[in-house]
Amino acid sequence: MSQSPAPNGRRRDAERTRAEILEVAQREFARHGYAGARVDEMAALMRTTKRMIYYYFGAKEKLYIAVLEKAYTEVRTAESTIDVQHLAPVEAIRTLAELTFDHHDAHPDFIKLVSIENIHQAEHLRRSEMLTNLGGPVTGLISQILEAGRASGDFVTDADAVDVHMMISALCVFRIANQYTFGALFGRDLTAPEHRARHREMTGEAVVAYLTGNGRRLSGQVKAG
Amino acid sequence: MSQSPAPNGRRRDAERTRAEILEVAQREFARHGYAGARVDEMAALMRTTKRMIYYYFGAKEKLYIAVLEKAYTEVRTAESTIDVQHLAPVEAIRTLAELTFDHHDAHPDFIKLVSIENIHQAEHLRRSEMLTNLGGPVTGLISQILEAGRASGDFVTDADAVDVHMMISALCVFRIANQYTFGALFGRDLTAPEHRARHREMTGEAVVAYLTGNGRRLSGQVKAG
DNA sequence: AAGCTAACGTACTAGTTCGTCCATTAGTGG
DNA sequence: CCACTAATGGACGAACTAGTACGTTAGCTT
Repeated sequence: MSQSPAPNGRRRDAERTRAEILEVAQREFARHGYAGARVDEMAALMRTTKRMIYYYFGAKEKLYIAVLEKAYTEVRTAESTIDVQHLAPVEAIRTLAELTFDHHDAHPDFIKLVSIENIHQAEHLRRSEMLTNLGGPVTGLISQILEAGRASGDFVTDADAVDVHMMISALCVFRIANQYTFGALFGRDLTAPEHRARHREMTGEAVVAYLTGNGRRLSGQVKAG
Repeated sequence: MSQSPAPNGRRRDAERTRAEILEVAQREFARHGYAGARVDEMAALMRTTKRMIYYYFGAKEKLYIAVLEKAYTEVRTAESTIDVQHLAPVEAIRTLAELTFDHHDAHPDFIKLVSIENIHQAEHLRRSEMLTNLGGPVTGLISQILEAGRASGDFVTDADAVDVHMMISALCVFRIANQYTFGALFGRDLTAPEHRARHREMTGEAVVAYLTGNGRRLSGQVKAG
């Protein structure tokens, strides 16, 4: 009796428990950093106990790596759904930039985990071979767009795919990763809804403007109107 | 006897001790984060003892705030030496971007401290009134450049000074802050000397290209050659 | 329905880490 | 030259925290 041990609402559910641990752990690590995160605090925030964390993950560090792997895998999944092949180069790269913007905007905890992992010089990420091969697809896609753009004459700047990815990431990551210090220093919450659309557009515009070469070559010669 | 207690080379030197504590603490915090940094480890890396850290700074958190204040003050000092008033708008903003690039490139520990402070939601920075007023000068400078650029017709994009500062910071910060995860995922060390000059140019170019408006307005119409 | 195992909980330990107590020395003012 | 204070050092303690030993229960299999 007590609770009905129904086949769908059963109380012993390894999958659910594992998932909840990962979820709570992600928040906790993202909020306090690796060393600052408390295993006991995680346990207090879950519907299970600390014992279960060690039952499923063995150690704080292994839990952290599992959280990292899950977060990165989600990004890869999101990126793999992108279809910009049918677009003209300029619109393709703009769309990619805006999709990256949207994904980062929707997953601030992921950005924070990346920041934390960088504090630790990516020592955990490097050890996980599941993660170290995640860069390929995106740069491959960008390469294709860049080639098409140079062939059509739209792109005149000679940056490579990795450079362009860095630029897109930089613009999309900063407003999330540095929102708090920036907010304190400049009195503007970069993640506030009233800035979102403008910053999204800025991101696409900046990348397109750079690639289509309005920089040194044309400065002072192109006028508006 | 033993050591000559000369007036210049004396062994009891509060200033020197304080300075060394701050220096070592900055490295330790930047490397391990706030919670991950160990006071005992700092002491081991100094020519004095842990007792002195508490004698001068009272607590780990106060030491951390002192480190933050010192690092931010150095940036402000660097920024205040910038003189771009005499340059044309396009060159002024490019120069500002490149100077920011150079400063960040030369002070990676500062970037890491900022990352760490963002993990903690800038709770320490916000409490220090010495720091919260540091944003004014830069945005003031950018405002002037933007006004001049619009007056001359060089700038057609309607971003404000804070937006432009965000963009410059994003491009300059990312390659330092995310160098480790980026390196592991894409096989490129963003801080390697062979990429430095190109990225510096990219940064200036991107900002100028964005402001001079080669984005949506002109895409597909401006061809190279 | 009995037994077996995966899933779970409690209470505890060993080690670490921030911070302090008390003693000592360098340098300076009278 | 003596006393007084700023500066320094070493050893210690109290609290916290990752990880574990041991016991219990749910639910499936046969």
